[in-house]
Amino acid sequence: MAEIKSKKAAAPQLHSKTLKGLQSEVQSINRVALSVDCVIFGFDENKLKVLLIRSDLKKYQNKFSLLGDLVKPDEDLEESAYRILKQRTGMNDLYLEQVHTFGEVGRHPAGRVVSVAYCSLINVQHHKLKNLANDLHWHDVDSVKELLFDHKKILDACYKWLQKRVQEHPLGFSLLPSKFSLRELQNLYEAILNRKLDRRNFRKKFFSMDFLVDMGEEEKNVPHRPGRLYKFDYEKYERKKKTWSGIDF
Amino acid sequence: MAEIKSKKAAAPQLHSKTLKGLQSEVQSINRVALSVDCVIFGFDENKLKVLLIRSDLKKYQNKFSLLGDLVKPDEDLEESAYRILKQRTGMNDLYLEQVHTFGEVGRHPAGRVVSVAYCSLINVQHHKLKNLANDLHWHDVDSVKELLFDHKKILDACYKWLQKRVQEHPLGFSLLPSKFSLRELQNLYEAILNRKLDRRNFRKKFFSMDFLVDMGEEEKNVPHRPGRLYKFDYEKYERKKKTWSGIDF
DNA sequence: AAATAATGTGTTTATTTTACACAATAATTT
DNA sequence: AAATTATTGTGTAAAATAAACACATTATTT
Repeated sequence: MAEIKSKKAAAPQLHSKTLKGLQSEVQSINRVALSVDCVIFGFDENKLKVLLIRSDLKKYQNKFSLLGDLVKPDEDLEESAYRILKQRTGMNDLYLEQVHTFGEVGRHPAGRVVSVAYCSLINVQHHKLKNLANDLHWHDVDSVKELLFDHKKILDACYKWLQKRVQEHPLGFSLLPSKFSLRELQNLYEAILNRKLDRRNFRKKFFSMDFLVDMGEEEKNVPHRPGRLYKFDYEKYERKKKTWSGIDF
Repeated sequence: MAEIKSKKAAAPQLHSKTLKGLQSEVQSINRVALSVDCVIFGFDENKLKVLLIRSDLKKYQNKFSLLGDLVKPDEDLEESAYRILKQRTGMNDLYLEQVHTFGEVGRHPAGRVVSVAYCSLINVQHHKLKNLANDLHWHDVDSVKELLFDHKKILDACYKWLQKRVQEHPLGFSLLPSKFSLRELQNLYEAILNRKLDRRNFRKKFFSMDFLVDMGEEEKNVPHRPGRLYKFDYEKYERKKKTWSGIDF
């Protein structure tokens, strides 16, 4: 219960600015460069991959780097991320989500650059890379040791984010061909989570989720009994996801 | 398997910039104002509260707003958030975590302002508010209808984040006095999650976690049988949190 | 002294998770 | 064509976890 002060006591001063005043603050001083860095994951040869280029800065050409760019003044953050993805993959319907913003003062040698990290998942088979400039290539996530500036930190954050996220939402499917066998699906989860899963329990779990559709087809060109192919029913998932509470291995 | 191209085929052009070039890009064009907005949650009278002020912009003085400010050019993002917290609460050891960055082009009328949202949890009892200017007050989270600009969206995002986070990490304790009864703890969880929990199962769960220390004291001035007081053992939690996998109601 | 309002405590049941083995099948080798 | 190989497909039992649920106890207030 706040005691009522005597009339003499000064009311808390009301700080007040004009919009014009703020406009000049916003437009002159106190501005920073803002970039978006994309951590683009892929899955190939049963390994989780990340898409890297050599730094496009001469001085750092021996370092690998995430794909990123400065955000344009009239561009939403997500738009910026999609622009970067489109440039290199030609696709603009990719899975994309913001993960974290990195803004340490000294993180970039060109001055104050704050970077918003986005995570994207793409299907390595379906989407051949465009514009291979600057040595654009897939790298095994596990074998990435050092990156430009704080990009390793950004990658680590996104990798951890993915490991958690993939157990709460069915986003792994973005990394697979639209038709896949359960073995492929399990390999994917094992690669992301970095541990072995029990095959029978894995299958049971996914079937009980009831979002997999049997395509009535089988794998081809495998040197053993072929597995059935399934697709993920995104529509059914969208309808039911309200009552959905994760996969949880 | 990529086919090896004939020698005549142009190698992908290597885009290359100098650091100086980038420096001028970073320093002239392509800059945006960056702000930090803090969603500060409290817990009082068995309700989850959020700390709001009236907008300090004359034009919007009838709207409530989150606490925020522009990030200074030589200031880390977190530093900026702590500065804002310190200004209004006098404390600088508060729980603080980054949640999301909001950067839509049209979100701020003074121009392009990208805002990094931080979530903070404070104990309403221990930390009396400083500097009540601009009608600084606690508001029931549930009753907040409209806020300045996109601040309602930011609040909603942080509230959802908190609901999830509190089931994975023991951060609710930051909202309580250092000594609390299990009833208070349960009220807190019920307020955050917005549903009733079973009292016996709740107690069982927290005791089996084994991070609560019995203070050997009891509640005072309650019109009924007093409950025992506990504190949360942060040290023990820090030691054991590697093997910890959430609370999960 | 009686009424009130909340504390403190355990067990049973249902659900979920884990561990685990063998027959069937297509391709490849002999 | 028979044998070998590698992987698919399937079910059950045990263990762990979560959910449901009731009553005696204790300060305080009336």
